[in-house]
Amino acid sequence: MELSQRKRMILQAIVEDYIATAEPVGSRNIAKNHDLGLSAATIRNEMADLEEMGYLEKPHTSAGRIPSELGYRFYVDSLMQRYSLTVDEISGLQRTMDRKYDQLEGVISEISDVISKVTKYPAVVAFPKEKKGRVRSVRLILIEERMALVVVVTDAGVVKNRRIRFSSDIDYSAIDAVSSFISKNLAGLSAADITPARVMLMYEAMGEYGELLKIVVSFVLECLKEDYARVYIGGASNILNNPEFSDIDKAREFFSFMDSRENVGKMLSLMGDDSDNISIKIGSESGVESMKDTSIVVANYHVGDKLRGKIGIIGPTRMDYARVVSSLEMINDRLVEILGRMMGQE
Amino acid sequence: MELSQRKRMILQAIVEDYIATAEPVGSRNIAKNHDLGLSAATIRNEMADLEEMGYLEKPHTSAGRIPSELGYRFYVDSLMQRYSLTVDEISGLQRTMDRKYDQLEGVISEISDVISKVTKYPAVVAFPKEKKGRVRSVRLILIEERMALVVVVTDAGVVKNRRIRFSSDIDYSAIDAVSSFISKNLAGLSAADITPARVMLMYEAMGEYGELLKIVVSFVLECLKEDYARVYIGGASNILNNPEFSDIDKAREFFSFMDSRENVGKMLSLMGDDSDNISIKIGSESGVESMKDTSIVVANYHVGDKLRGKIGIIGPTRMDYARVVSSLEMINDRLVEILGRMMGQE
DNA sequence: GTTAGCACTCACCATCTCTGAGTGCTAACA
DNA sequence: TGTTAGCACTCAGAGATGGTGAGTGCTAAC
Repeated sequence: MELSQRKRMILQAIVEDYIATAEPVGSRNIAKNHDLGLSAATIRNEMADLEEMGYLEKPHTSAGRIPSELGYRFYVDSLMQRYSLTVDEISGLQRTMDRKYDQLEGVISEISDVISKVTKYPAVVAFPKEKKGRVRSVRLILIEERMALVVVVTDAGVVKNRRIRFSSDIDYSAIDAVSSFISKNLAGLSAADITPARVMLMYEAMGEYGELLKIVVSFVLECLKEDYARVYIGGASNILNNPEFSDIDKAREFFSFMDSRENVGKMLSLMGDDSDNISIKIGSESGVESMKDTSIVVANYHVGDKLRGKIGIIGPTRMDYARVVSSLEMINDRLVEILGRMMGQE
Repeated sequence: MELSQRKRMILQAIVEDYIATAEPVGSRNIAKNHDLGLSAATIRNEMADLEEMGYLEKPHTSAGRIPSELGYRFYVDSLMQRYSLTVDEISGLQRTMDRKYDQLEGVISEISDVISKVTKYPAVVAFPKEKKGRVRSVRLILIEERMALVVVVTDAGVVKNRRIRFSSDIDYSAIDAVSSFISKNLAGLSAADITPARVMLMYEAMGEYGELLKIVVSFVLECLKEDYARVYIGGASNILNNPEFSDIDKAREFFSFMDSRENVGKMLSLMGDDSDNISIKIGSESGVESMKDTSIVVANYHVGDKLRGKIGIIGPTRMDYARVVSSLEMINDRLVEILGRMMGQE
């Protein structure tokens, strides 16, 4: 059933008042504060309808109404006004983000602090995940006898390294030869391309350094396979500024969840990552039991086809969606810019 | 003034009861639960003395006594019994830590989860800091045109990498030459050794790749200088299991502090890092205003002279010190073992 | 269809009292 | 002289009580 224009206005007023005050909203207050040209009694009738239709609920008989999940959903989809950040907010943001980053890791981990500072909600950032990684380059660096460092650079620009040990003696020039042999043979390949047959061929060509090859290849495969997105969390304590978390049990539930980066990562991966749009999960929509009282707002960032990741915030369902969405969009744009520059795409 | 044997026993009983129950301890209870062969009245007299001496305090007239910071300090220094972990605890710990770690980063970040799981308190781990780093090896890896990866391996086994861009064209073999030239010239040097004069000499020898050299050298210097210890935090939500943090303001203070890794790092660096011993800061001893209601227990780990770092926990002043100390010792030993193996010192 | 009026509900707050754990002091005991 | 029993006193915390006010739903009039 369609909502009448009047019902929409009232619903919007209720959601916005509730977001602002965290207090159940009564008909009188709406009549007074928003001049809709309606009396409290009329609004009361409409509110009763809205409640029946599932958009509102009552904490108890003699309190005002609060939006239900459905109410928020409708608000977010159809009523929410675009919020424009103030000049101060924008310039503050620019200033914060306008520093020299030089490591991918650095940007990503600091961006979570930026987000939480701007939105006043806990922020989560997923480290970029490579779509379908291919090897760009593999290097071996001897660091002491029988111990080397393998550095793998992938398509997506992700760099990984690991220390390996092996049993055969090898000198500097030999390891360079091995290194470029491996690199040449693996360059451009995806995990699927590195078949046992191909490895076998390489193995035979390697002669005495076959053992070394095996270790390196298994590490490379691991790098390509890696799907686990690292997650950074910033400003988690911000959640405590919201009265819905002054109940210590609620707070504990939240922080326990956030303690596990794995949990958070899983939750993030449940959010759509298809589009340029911002996705919002309200309350139980996230499908995560212990987050049923929180909402999650996530933006996807990507640099060309290479990097892909998410930034977002977690807050109470009673969240300032309009403001959060605008802020996230803004930060996301800026982030993509920075990453793009870092990836050398000017 | 020396404490009589009897006062010591009573103080110990009070501290331990208070740690166990979080309730102020009354004379009657001590008389009943610990058979010291004394009546409640006698204990009362002694308690009055202990209070006068500063070891105990009263939340209010008709409550029992709780230990003051001085009381905890005396307990920790002189009364605390060694706690032996149970067989279950030990085997659980062994099992948790007995997995294949392969990146330094991985061990360090997971160890914080282990610590918090074992102790039930929030855990902090400082990523190893190099004492006085020297360059072991510098490598340049071309990843696309005019873009390379610099990998620096130091003495301490720390590996860092950064993407750099430069304006001159260079091919694979040339960059290898540049790479080994730089590496040879910097190997074994500390930050102090890399003087402008020396860099100038290298610069002249480099010819057209001088610009590249400058970028690389400045990154190397940064790697050597880096003093900032990364910090990992695990199980922060555990703090909420302690009744002293059911006050939301206390909780917020704690989490705000923990939100900033920098804060935590600074606090850790205030703890002594001289010895093999575990150091304990009780309440305001930490010198950090917002942590005045918490205690910090830290163990130093090191692998030879190379790696140096800290693991520890943060909890309420009413903390099970005995248990925490033993657990940390145990975990620390195990960690050193793992790191030692990883660093190839078998 | 809208609104004024009114009875009713109920969380919240302040106030009060009661209870019990704990203290300090005194006097008796070993 | 140190220890203990006894007792009056204190005070936080838990309930009980009642008043207040914001809010509702319903009815009747506009």
